[in-house]
Amino acid sequence: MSSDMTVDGRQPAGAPGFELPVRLLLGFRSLIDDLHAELARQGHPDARPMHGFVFQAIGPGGTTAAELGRRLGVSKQAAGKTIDSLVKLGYVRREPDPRDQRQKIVVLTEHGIDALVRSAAIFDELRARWADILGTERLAALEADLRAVTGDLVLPLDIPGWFGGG
Amino acid sequence: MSSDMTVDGRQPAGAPGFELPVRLLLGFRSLIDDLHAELARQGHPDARPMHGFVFQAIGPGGTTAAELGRRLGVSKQAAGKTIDSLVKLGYVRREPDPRDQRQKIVVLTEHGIDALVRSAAIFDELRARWADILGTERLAALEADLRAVTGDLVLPLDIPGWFGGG
DNA sequence: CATGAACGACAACCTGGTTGACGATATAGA
DNA sequence: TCTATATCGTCAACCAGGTTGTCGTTCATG
Repeated sequence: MSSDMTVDGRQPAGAPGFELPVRLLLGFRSLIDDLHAELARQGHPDARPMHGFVFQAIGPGGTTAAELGRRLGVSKQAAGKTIDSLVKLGYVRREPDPRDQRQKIVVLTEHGIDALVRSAAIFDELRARWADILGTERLAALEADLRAVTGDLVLPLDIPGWFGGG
Repeated sequence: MSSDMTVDGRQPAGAPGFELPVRLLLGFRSLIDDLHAELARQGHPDARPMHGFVFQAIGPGGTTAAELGRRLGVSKQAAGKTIDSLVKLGYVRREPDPRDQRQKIVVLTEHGIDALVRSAAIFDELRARWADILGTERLAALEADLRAVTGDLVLPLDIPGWFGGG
């Protein structure tokens, strides 16, 4: 717990190790909170943090519930429930697939596309705000370093269960 | 969505804005996943990502349920439920407060303290692993930059509800 | 043409969050 | 001193999102 310990012969730790995850989560959270504050102002008060990831996973051509579940790392049933709620909010629509009558294709509505486009613009603006604080080069270094440590990991979307319970 | 756009006259964006939150979350998640993989090996297979934050919030002297809820940004009822599950897992214990019979003081058990101490050591080790990849200075810069953009924000623990639903 | 696999949906259940209500206790004021 | 007011912890009801298991339908394959 003390901040002046050394770690198996390497340099002094400098910062305690537990600060890193907290700052990463805090950074994520502040970006997402800012995004949704702005999104609410621009006609999307119902959007939730989850939705952006789901929209990305659906993609421009649409997908099926089972495929969406696979991309998000959750069960097809969970994906189905998420789709239900997005349908209720008017962000997506289920269309029958004429070539395979078992499956339905989930596509973004105009409202959903609008949210996606606005989100991209807002994220660019928020990134620019970070660039104003850190400088362009430091921000690029931060992104590069995060890429270096996270590699090509994919982001599972099972956050609630992952975080809390078994 | 294209990565060569410019943002209102500033430098070329370089990276699309939505990569930043994804990488931040990915970094957080990989640290926490590594922590819990190691924690499970060291006798704490039941520990969940949430618990570490709760342990920190309880602190060495213990707290009450209502105060814990305030620190974590959730209701006292939610804090009470979390305490219940922690008691069941043997991480904390409720003690009566002789000076105020309304409240009970929640304190870490030996098992809980063990988890906290081991977590701190593992986090230091994980940070050292990042330092091996990025270099000590780049890592320090990354931490400093995250501090600069997140400031003295406090981390609310209402993750499940925050992320997904109303 | 029969078999096996995949889709979407339904049901039951777990966790963790919320609000509202309640008895018990502490505290401040008339 | 007696009486409001506020806080603590708990209980109950509810919601969101996750899980597994099951099932009828439909496609694909041998």
